Amino acid sequence: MNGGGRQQPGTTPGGAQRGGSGVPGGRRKQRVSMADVATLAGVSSQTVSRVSNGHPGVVDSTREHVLAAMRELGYRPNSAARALRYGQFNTIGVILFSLASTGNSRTVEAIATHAAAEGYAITLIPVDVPTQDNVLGAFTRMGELAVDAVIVIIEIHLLDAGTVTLPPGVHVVIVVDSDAGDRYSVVDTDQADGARRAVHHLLDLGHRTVWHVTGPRTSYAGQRRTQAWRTALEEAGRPVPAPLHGDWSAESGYAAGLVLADEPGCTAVFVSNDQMALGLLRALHERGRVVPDEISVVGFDDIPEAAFFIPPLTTVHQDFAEVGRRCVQRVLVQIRENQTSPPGTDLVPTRLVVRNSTAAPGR
Amino acid sequence: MNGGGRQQPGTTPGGAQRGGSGVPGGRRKQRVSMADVATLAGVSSQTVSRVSNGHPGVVDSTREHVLAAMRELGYRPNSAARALRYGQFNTIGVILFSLASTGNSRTVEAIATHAAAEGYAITLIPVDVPTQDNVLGAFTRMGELAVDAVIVIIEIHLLDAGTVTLPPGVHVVIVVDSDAGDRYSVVDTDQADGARRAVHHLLDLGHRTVWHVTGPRTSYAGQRRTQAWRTALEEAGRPVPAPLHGDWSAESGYAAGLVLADEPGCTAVFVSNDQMALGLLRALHERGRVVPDEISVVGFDDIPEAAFFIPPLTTVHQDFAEVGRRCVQRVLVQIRENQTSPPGTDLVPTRLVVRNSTAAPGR
DNA sequence: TCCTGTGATGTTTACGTAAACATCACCCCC
DNA sequence: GGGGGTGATGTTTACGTAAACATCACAGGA
Repeated sequence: MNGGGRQQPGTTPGGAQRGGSGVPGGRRKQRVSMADVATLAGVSSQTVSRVSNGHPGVVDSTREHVLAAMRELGYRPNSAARALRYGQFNTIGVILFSLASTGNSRTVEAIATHAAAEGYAITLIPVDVPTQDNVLGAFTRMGELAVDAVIVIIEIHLLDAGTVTLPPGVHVVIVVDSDAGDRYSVVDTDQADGARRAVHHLLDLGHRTVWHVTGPRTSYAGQRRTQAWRTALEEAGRPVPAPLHGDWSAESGYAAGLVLADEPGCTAVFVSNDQMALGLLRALHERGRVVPDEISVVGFDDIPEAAFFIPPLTTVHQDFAEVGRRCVQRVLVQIRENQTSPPGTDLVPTRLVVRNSTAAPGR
Repeated sequence: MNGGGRQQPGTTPGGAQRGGSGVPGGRRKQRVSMADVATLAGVSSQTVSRVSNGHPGVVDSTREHVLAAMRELGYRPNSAARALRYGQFNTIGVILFSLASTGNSRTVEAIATHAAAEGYAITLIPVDVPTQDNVLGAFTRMGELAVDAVIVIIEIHLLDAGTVTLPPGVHVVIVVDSDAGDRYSVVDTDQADGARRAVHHLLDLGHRTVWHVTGPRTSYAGQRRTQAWRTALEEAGRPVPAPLHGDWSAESGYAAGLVLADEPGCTAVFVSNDQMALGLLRALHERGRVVPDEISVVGFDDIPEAAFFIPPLTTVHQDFAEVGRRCVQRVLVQIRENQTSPPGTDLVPTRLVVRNSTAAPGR
């Protein structure tokens, strides 16, 4: 029993003051504990606990008293104590490289939304520069952090290097955009599927072959798209032009566009994301090449703006929300089924959204 | 002392197994506590604590033993217990409506980065639909959550209604995009400043007046931009055309563009964000209106893609990173200076980025 | 030689919660 | 009318950590 020296509860009317100006001196204890509520309500703290957690076996009148006391004192449970007691935090950590890309932020948003629906919060661990050290640092930090599981959204080549191992205590891990599927549980957009759709769409329109602007070398997703583009062409028996290298930015797409504008045989381009496609469209426009009459362009991602490019962009739609949903689902299954982390890759299909940037070649 | 039944430490070499497959049965206790380390190292748990926190007064040889034991067992401190002990979590909660907008995700990223640099993690609480109930729910949830402070990034009209009060225990609050500056500590981009720059740029070019596409009615930022646009025109003694209403989406900008394309006197438009400007550009292009020769367009935000619109967009640059930085800074000051929450608004200036979508009118 | 101070380490306790167990009153039924 | 539930509530304890206090050994000075 810790009887003494609270901050005289009960004398403060109503609670609910402004941000903190109402509690000038007493900063010692967190604020209001079950014991305080119990004292005011004239019951034991265990009864307060029962009310707080909605357990049965509390008589209505008692419950009312307790609830009234809670309201009066502004009681809110201490999640640290809860976490300590239960051994879990109801929190999922998300390690990610950047929120700047549409895909990442949409995925994170979906993760946060679905996690919230399941009573889990999301803790964000940004890794500014994806060096080995930083990633490792993030994992370490995460290990010390109040999380029950970790979702990693990152260009994961670094992980594959093998020197980075997840802390042994962090039982559950899901990785997006990686080939670590044999080691971890992976959820990803089916990059190859999307690229294939793009290429086939262009070939079906009658183009002889399809040029390509890649993502950055370090991106596994980018690699997969490029690989699938190559394979699709080869399987169709078409020549495979040398790809142009981009870095996801509109600027790199613009640079690629300047090159392709002067490429005589080029009638169709598959660009590895929509931002680069935007830059490429502008380059072609500046060079007087008409899309889609002279050159067809397909992007990847289907960002909301793609429908308003000039011309509206045909692109591969990624279902980021679904990726996020499955991440959370997998992670929760693993948490609940007691830390089994079955490796394996879960691929979310794509779909092609045909707009006005593609047409039959020649005329 | 809880001597019994660990998972026979010491037999596992080196630690660092795969995600959890190495720990099949033992789920009862979190994993390894100080007591375990202490037992293995043959010291008291307090000594382990001292080593763990880098306190002085531990002889080197002892420290070595403890560190070795930590490594062997893969010890990582339990943050719940730590938080309980210290009364704080080293975590900042972020309540937000959506990550979909560039601004929000960039701000959140900056917040996460700066917070991480200060040893704080970020917990995300998404509010899918910003109704009173949901926002209130988020606050409540946040109150129960393991956070020391809250940053709110949201269209805050709802808060202003007054019925939503922050939980009394959450001592520190920072709000972005709101007029709650008299009640809370607010950091925001100087919306009015940006809008003024846009309007003056166009007037300086010689346009008689400036048309306007607004953001959604519910957005305080949007309102401020619209208000400043109106004021700037009035102060310059120019006629104020009826604004067209948008909702931030490219689609709404497109719709506005279709209207303005047929508006005879319209030579200059200030669009409240870049996405809508994109849609507007496409509408004008479709209607054969040449930008900037016939109509000049200024956007707001300076998203990375804006430089690659057709034509490259003149727009107002927002420094989201700076907003995030100041949020964290303010919040930390408040946490450290012991829960004083001085109201007041901190405005981050904008700058105009002139590209090719604006020119003198007439010719 | 003994006393005192100092530095290393151990012991106790509290943080807030909730499971497990204990108690107590009351009611029903034989 | 007493025995055996049954349901409401109280008491004890543990979760992992770290501050506060206690102890202990040893060194240096009177």
